[in-house]
Amino acid sequence: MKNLVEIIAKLSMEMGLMEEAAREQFNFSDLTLTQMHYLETINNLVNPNITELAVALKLKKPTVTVAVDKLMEKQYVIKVQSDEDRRSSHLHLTEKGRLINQMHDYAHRTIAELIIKKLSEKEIKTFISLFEKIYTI
Amino acid sequence: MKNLVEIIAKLSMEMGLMEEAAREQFNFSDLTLTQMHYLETINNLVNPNITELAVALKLKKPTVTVAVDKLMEKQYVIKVQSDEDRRSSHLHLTEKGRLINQMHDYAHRTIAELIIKKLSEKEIKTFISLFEKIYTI
DNA sequence: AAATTTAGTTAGTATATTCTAACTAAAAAG
DNA sequence: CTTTTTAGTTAGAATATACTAACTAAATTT
Repeated sequence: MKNLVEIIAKLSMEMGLMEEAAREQFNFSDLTLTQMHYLETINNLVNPNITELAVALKLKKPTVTVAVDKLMEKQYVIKVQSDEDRRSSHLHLTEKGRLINQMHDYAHRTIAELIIKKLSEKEIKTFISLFEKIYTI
Repeated sequence: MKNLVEIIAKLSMEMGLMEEAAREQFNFSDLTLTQMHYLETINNLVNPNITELAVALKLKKPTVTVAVDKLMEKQYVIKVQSDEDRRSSHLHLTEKGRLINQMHDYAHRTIAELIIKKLSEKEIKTFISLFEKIYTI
């Protein structure tokens, strides 16, 4: 157990570093940490409305309205009015906003490469099959 | 390779969720995202001075001075004047500041438990030995 | 020992982040 | 069909985050 926790800690650190390196590569320099967090959350929720985003971020709706306005100005997000409820809009990431996904992919590929470099074909297969066990409900 | 990247992505998502859950458990509600990031970085650098912290965060020194002042007011950080260079101070996390480490430990333990639940004794040993291979230079 | 560099601070400014209060307009309930 | 609820916005205020310019004081160079 202790060993396992140490491994997770190391892996977590490694992933953090890779994500940071990826962030530099993709140079979202016109975004603050908080704005990145908004984009991540919009992405994870898949086109939420303002209310859903506010709940997820644990912020008040006016706060989110203002923040999203800025992200729209900067062309990272667009609002698409809902057909079912005309008061409401769904938030979509623009092409530019979706770059955050490519950024994560980049980080993940880098880690995958690191693993591939260190393990044999057979070990990689074992590694994958162990994770498949972990990720079944 | 594709499988491996998917696994890393899943794991990364899982870890993110755990870290968030841990943050809720530890309830650093008087800290902003950015302030948490300062504490993380101070912790990683191990008692940096203002200049080193500014470099690591890619911010100007006056920005960091002001931010650290606030973290000191909130009792998360203390400054210890350097003996070698009396102009400079080392930043230390207080007891309260070091809680962020416990928070990470909590997240890592939760993931470790998740893994232990899904794997047999033998599989865990294999899992650990594979990671040991990955983490040797 | 004087000049320069370095570490950090203070002051002032601009923008970001968050809140509450008060509002509009659409949808749902009575 | 009137009342109430819900989705979101606008306005105004407080605090946070970041910058440049100008400074102090200690350390280093010349």
